Amino acid sequence: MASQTVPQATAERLPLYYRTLQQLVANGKTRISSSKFGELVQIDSTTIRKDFSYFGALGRKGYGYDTQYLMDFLKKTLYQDELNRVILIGVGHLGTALLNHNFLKNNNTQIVRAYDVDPKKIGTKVSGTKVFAMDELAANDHHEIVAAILTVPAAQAQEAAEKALASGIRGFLNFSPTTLNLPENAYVRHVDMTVELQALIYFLNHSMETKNS
Amino acid sequence: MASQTVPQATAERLPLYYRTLQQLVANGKTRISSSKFGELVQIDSTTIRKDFSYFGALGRKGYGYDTQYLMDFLKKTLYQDELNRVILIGVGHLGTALLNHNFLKNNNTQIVRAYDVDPKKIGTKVSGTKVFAMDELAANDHHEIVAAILTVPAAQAQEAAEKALASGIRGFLNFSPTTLNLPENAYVRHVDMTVELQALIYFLNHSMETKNS
DNA sequence: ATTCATTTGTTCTTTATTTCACAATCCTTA
DNA sequence: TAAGGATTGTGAAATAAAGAACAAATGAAT
Ligand SMILES: NC(=O)c1ccc[n+]([C@@H]2O[C@H](COP(=O)([O-])OP(=O)(O)OC[C@H]3O[C@@H](n4cnc5c(N)ncnc54)[C@H](O)[C@@H]3O)[C@@H](O)[C@H]2O)c1
Ligand SMILES: NC(=O)c1ccc[n+]([C@@H]2O[C@H](COP(=O)([O-])OP(=O)(O)OC[C@H]3O[C@@H](n4cnc5c(N)ncnc54)[C@H](O)[C@@H]3O)[C@@H](O)[C@H]2O)c1
Repeated sequence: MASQTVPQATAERLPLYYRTLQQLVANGKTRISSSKFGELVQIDSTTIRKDFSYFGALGRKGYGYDTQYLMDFLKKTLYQDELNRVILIGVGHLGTALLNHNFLKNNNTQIVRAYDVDPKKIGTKVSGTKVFAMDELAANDHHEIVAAILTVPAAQAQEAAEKALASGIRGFLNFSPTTLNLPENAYVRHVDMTVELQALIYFLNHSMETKNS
Repeated sequence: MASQTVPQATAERLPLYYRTLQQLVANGKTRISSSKFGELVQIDSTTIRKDFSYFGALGRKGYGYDTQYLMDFLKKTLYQDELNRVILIGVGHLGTALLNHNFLKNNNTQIVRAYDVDPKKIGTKVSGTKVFAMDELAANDHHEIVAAILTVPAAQAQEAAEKALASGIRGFLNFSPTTLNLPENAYVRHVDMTVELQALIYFLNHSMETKNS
């Protein structure tokens, strides 16, 4: 199957391609060449053509790509043609911001439940999403939930992830600054803002050195 | 200089190494081997030794690495021995969460000012940080500011980045789901949660396929 | 002091990703 | 319908990153 031959680097670019195509279609563009598309996403046009080629011939020589067709193809490929249900654990500053955000609705992903340990938060609704106690997470059978968003303090992240895993969740988007230790069948993506900020500062300082020397 | 030979992939791992060493030192561990360290950060021990070797001989054969020494070394290498001042543009849900967060204090990085267009927010303080009007950003000389955190709506991100750039800021941590078009001397890191979530869903579905087939 | 176990630093190999270059193909227009 | 221009899809080459293997060096134990 395609899944075995699509490089990881390619797969990680697909969401960006998808979003950019959504914008093009919304703006009424019906066709685009790999070079124009490359300028938009700031990726070399060869890389884009090769990325698409892993899925077969999606374009037409001498013409380019049909935006609507390509968008629909990526929508299916990224499983965005069905609703993806996720939960959120840790309704603090960051968790509340995520609950208030609408990117989940725009992209066929929805936070269906939130969980916390704070009695003051349990039972309330944040932006329409109910907050439950952690016990209810452990008790539930979550086979229809694709992933858990972790926005708990670092010290509690491992414990929270294990509870979600025990309830049947295998996917994690971890915002805590800590490495999770989970079995092989779990899949974690780590959004680590401390790391990003430090990497930014490192590269800024080093690009200066390169220019001065 | 080292800056020209350190691979990008290595540089991006340094913040994770640094944070993990901080924890080890805090827990009283004085030494660690590359293999033990590798388990902690979930990276192959060879990769870790190779990463460190770009900076010279940081360990001792038959002994391992001195945690305090290595931590101090990375602290300097990552410019965490001096205060890094940043600004934040867009005091909305996400911006407020970031302002409330303390990761900036822990890591010698500080949001010194915030900017917004909303008259209701201008002049207020969020978690001790003053909110200014965008005009004041344009007027300022920001040579002592290393970076701007962008938490404005996607449609306003380019404009906000250009204003910051005009005031002398070259580094950007962009949380908006849009690609920024900036000159070469600017450096952008993109934290894109929509992309992360879609990539997570993609890999989850594909790891299932691999197992079933 | 000598032996032995440990662990680094590094060379060499393998794998992954990007980029080059161009024939094949399709659109467009006259 | 034929010619010319545009643009894809893809092998082959180049670059980057990760991993295996091991000699060299050190620490610890006796
Ligand atoms: N706020 C930010 O902007 C920001 C930025 C970067 C990283 N982070 C990380 O995101 C995480 C959350 O940050 P925050 O600022 O929202 O913190 P917060 O303290 O505001 O919120 C944490 C929430 O988790 C809940 N919680 C604590 N232990 C729990 C447990 N065992 N199970 C379930 N819920 C539990 C708390 O009741 C609280 O509601 C932290 O790991 C932080 O480092 C936050
Ligand atoms: N909230 C989240 O959890 C979340 C998650 C992922 C991505 N994002 C992205 O982060 C960005 C901010 O999200 P949010 O939920 O905080 O939105 P928000 O609407 O709550 O906040 C946006 C803020 O930016 C200000 N603003 C608008 N135009 C501006 C301009 N030209 N200059 C300066 N300030 C301006 C607004 O006044 C507002 O305070 C968006 O791009 C969003 O897609 C947010």
